[in-house]
Amino acid sequence: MGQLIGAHSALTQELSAQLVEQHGLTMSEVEVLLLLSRAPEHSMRRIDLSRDVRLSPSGVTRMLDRMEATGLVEKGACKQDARVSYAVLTEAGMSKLQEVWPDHVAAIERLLGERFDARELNELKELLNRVADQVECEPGS
Amino acid sequence: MGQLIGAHSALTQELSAQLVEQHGLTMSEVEVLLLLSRAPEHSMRRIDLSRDVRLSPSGVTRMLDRMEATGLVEKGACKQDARVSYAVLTEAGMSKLQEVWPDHVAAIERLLGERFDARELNELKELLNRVADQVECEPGS
DNA sequence: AGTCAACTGTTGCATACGCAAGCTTCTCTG
DNA sequence: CAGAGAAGCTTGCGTATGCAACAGTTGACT
Repeated sequence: MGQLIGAHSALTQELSAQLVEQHGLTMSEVEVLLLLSRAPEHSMRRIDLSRDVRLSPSGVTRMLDRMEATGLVEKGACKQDARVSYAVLTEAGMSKLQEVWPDHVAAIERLLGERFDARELNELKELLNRVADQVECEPGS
Repeated sequence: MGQLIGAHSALTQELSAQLVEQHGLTMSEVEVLLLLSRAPEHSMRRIDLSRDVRLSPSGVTRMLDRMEATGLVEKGACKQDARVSYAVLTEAGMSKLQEVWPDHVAAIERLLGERFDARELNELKELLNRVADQVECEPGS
């Protein structure tokens, strides 16, 4: 049964290393950029980000702190509910995503393409899609 | 493509939470117990553990420190090569593994059984096995 | 209106990990 | 056989993260 653990950590470690080395971003941060790019107004509530990237609320707070410091996102207020604050994608964040995303996809395809053919890839995708319903993976407008 | 990572990480977070809550062990620690239980003399070199559980050498040092503190493993010297030190499974460690492993396997099968039938499970295992092997054997880019 | 539970977000503390540097020991080469 | 370099391991430091506690806000129920 250990192959589950092994496959997960092997993939994420390899992809994360490349991402950090080439672009200075973690996978969670890229995921946030992608989610925001596809969201209306390029903005999401922090609590929703928390669910979608599977981080605790405090983890999201700190990740967005980092991303604000580098100018990738901004904070936005909510007029209807003073509790919530939005994460809003900046122009710089959008540019960064468009710079990073092709490399990231290429890395994934290189890793998986070395051992899987197209049919197996589709099988795998179909199986895993049932585990966690995820957004499609193209940056939004 | 992000669903590959997302699905795995959703599963492993769930499994890890159960493991920590019910038995006070991380998945890496369980993996170490399992590897040692299958190894000759119930012992392995730290460097080999490092590769098998995909942790850095320093990560292994600290994990084994924790496991020694709770009596699950012991340190062993190597007479032929004074550089290497072994991690050796104790009786307590063996007992712990026998206590933990059935629960862990049951949790995995429960989580996956909710979504897959037996045939799909075998497909998935086969595919994931190759992910782990492939990345592990990479010469380094 | 008043109260209280639920929700959103942040902060203090603890933890697990990686990387770079260092130490010791081994091995290989000239 | 001496020195260089590799191998195994540990340590110092930085970082990403979770949990628990907290504060502010909202809404629901009395």
